[in-house]
Amino acid sequence: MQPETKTRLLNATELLLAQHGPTGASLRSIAEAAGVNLAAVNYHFGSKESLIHAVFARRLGPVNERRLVMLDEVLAANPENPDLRGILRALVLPILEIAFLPPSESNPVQLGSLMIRLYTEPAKVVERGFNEQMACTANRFVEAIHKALPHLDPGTLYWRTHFCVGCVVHTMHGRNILAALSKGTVISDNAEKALEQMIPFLEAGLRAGVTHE
Amino acid sequence: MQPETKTRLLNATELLLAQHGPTGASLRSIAEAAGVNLAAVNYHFGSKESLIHAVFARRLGPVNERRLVMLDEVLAANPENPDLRGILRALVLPILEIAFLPPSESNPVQLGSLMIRLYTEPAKVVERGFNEQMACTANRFVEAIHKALPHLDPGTLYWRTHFCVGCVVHTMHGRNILAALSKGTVISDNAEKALEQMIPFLEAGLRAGVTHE
DNA sequence: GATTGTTTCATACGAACGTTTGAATGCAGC
DNA sequence: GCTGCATTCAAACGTTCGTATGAAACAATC
Repeated sequence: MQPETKTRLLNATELLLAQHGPTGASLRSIAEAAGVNLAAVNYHFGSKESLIHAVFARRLGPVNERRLVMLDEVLAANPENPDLRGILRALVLPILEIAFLPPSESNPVQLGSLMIRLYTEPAKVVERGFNEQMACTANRFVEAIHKALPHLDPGTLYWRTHFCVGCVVHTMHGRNILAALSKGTVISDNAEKALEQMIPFLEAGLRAGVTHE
Repeated sequence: MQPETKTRLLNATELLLAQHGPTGASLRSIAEAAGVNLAAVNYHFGSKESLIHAVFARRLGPVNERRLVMLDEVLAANPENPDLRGILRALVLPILEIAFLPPSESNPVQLGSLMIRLYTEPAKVVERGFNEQMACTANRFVEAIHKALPHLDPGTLYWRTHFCVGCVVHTMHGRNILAALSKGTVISDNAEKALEQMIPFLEAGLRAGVTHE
């Protein structure tokens, strides 16, 4: 008996999920990559769907916890007029850090490619797992941004928050789109570098004058 | 003989590709949705892979053509100092217009959900099809933005262009993330409305002071 | 109206899928 | 060393997958 069987399965699932998506990653390929028997999947997780949900819970849970801790710190420092850059940092840093974590034994895949992959997956399997993890976190950040930019009407507030999320999600893309765009001169493999570029962009976008009528 | 068989197959493929991804959408479900015989797929397209490539070519080709026409107009008006908003409009409008085109007979699916879906698909089938369609267009826009913002160092230029693309892609997302975020108060189903919100955000982000060292 | 070429159809192929089963294995406590 | 429980294993289940086949249906030419 090795208590690591579940862990090995989760690791392998992450990898193959990121590479082939939920329908393309077969339980056989996952079991083989994990070095465990095929039946172990259903023994430990019950079904393929539950296995995928477990992958979510393991990764997204800690990220959102950390986001909210950082957000609370920013809000506590100045409850009436919170620092916008701090809010954005809380939103972006935790996810980018795990997205750009170098692959390793316990972290076998560029998590960014998994996240973005599953973020856009229409299968209900994935959508449900994702929403469970994200719902309340998103609302907290919209609230906080609204406190920092109280003059924004709600519609514009939601749109711009939405754009911010888009930047983050897109930056986590597994295939290195930025490298392709820049013909290899810019590599997005570092959370701090990405953050340094992203925060001013997002802040300026959020603060843009409301020019449309 | 009905010349529409290929068209019906392409339409159905779009729909099911958007809903279930390239591995999840089976040829049987596609053929059934199209109301044609299963063997018609291999008769008209040769293979599932070729069918998917045909979907790309049909949709992405016209969008990128239109983008470049609009970009050329902006550049022609002021070659030395092109209008940044015009450039952004050329990048965003053509894709948002087809992304938010209401579903119809000839346009059976919210194309946005297909685009975003395939944009993040790691399968080589899709990656190749996508890159073929996008490569040169992307470079033209980076060049143009650089002309409008010549003070930006190339690294920052690429990063910020990358963020712009992220906003666009994310806004095309099929599942209505914005509606969920705003608890139904904001719906992103209209290209003009989205554009009106997006352009000021992107422009401000691109123009943000370069504060990182 | 027979011929030719194109397109549809029902059907079948082997492979791979998610899941299940029941026997083998390892390891506690006694 | 035997018992009881947790885990692993090889094998098989029925289903669905992408693809291939050969006959039927159709259209157009002469």
